[in-house]
Amino acid sequence: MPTVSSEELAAAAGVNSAKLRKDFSYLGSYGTRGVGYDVEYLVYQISRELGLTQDWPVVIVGIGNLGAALANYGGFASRGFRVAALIDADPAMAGTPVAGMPVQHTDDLEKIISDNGVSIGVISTPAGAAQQVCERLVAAGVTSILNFAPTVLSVPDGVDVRKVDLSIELQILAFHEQRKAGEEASDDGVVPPVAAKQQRKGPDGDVPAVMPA
Amino acid sequence: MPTVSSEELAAAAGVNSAKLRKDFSYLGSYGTRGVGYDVEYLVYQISRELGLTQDWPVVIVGIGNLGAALANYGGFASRGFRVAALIDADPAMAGTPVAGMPVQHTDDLEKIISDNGVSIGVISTPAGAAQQVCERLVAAGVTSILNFAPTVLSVPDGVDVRKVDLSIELQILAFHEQRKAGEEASDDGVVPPVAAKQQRKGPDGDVPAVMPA
DNA sequence: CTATCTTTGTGCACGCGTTCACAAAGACAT
DNA sequence: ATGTCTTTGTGAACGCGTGCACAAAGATAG
Repeated sequence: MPTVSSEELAAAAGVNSAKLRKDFSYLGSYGTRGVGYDVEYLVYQISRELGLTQDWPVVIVGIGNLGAALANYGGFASRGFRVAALIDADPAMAGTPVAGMPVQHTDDLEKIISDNGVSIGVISTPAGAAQQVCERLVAAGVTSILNFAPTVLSVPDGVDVRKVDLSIELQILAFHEQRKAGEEASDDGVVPPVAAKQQRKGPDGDVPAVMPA
Repeated sequence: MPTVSSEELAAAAGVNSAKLRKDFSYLGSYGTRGVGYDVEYLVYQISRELGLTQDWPVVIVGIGNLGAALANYGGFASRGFRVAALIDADPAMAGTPVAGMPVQHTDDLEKIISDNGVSIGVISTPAGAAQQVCERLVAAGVTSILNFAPTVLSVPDGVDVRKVDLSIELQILAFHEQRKAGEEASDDGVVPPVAAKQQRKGPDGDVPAVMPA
């Protein structure tokens, strides 16, 4: 029986072994003292807890480049997701196969949701259409929404929304890149108030009018 | 002079006003007691600290659906990013305009990086090509990489990599969806400390350390 | 100039998550 | 059986980030 110790797993994941054991303990006592964790059993238990063993039908609304990329993304199936339908508002796209699946028109959205028992929807429409699509999804019974459109969606209580901003990660990289570049000048992250204030350009310095949203 | 108080900002952002003030204080003393923060000045200071005022040329390697979606993504320009080049290994794509910009061939990767002073690269190739592309980018001088390919890249010290897995957010939604469903049925199990913050994501998201692939 | 009012900037205390450290549990050898 | 050895599961201590509460600072009015 192949096993792993919390120590091995912790080293591999780069975390503290005690924390890992405590985390596992929330799922139950699946380890054997003096031996470790049965790999296969542990994988199954974690998979079950995370919902990987269930089948989650999802719909993708908005089949532009991003929607098509998502439809083709291989990582979904292996994590228990099944793309039940691709939906787009453009009548010209209806019937066009994307990732081996015909695109359906927005008119049929409610029926598709209902027929497939979909509770998770992915929105990859332009920003302008997102809120309206969101409302139709929710009205049709969707209770979790993954939003790729650059808008904050407003939803009733009980509906989960997660917003994915593709530029945020890039932003973080740029932030660290800036740190790397400016490290030789001021060592610490905390900039002394006086020094920082002195970096201000004149009252008429080139100041951007609006913070990018 | 238009101003905002920490109280107003905190209410809008849904956070504690003291925390917000303390956070701002790390950037310097930009507020005026009894008045608040000068909006324009504050925006500029935050923008500068985050690197939004700099121009970051980036290259996107792998112009499939995802690469095209990224090239068309409007959020980049407003955050200080400039797509310097689109690169693909397919000779048939060379010259094809995507997002108003001709796709260039991988052969010219090094020259493109060098000529444009690019230090940030985006990889949206298939998994099999990612590591090789990564190595060429690094050799050419790139020190930050945003990886959309479903592979873990190995890089030398001093190079930052951030991996974006489009299915992770979906995974999190499914996890909570499962919770919703199982909540009314059995409430006896121990509930692990998982906090779901709507439309907000930590640096690494609230994803468990260990997860089966 | 003094008084009053508003809001910042921050010392301090509290709470929560992480880590330490060890007793308990099981495997395995004798 | 009994003892030794390994590794889990967890109580307790620690440390860090968050939030409270207030003095300091500046605006504004009299």
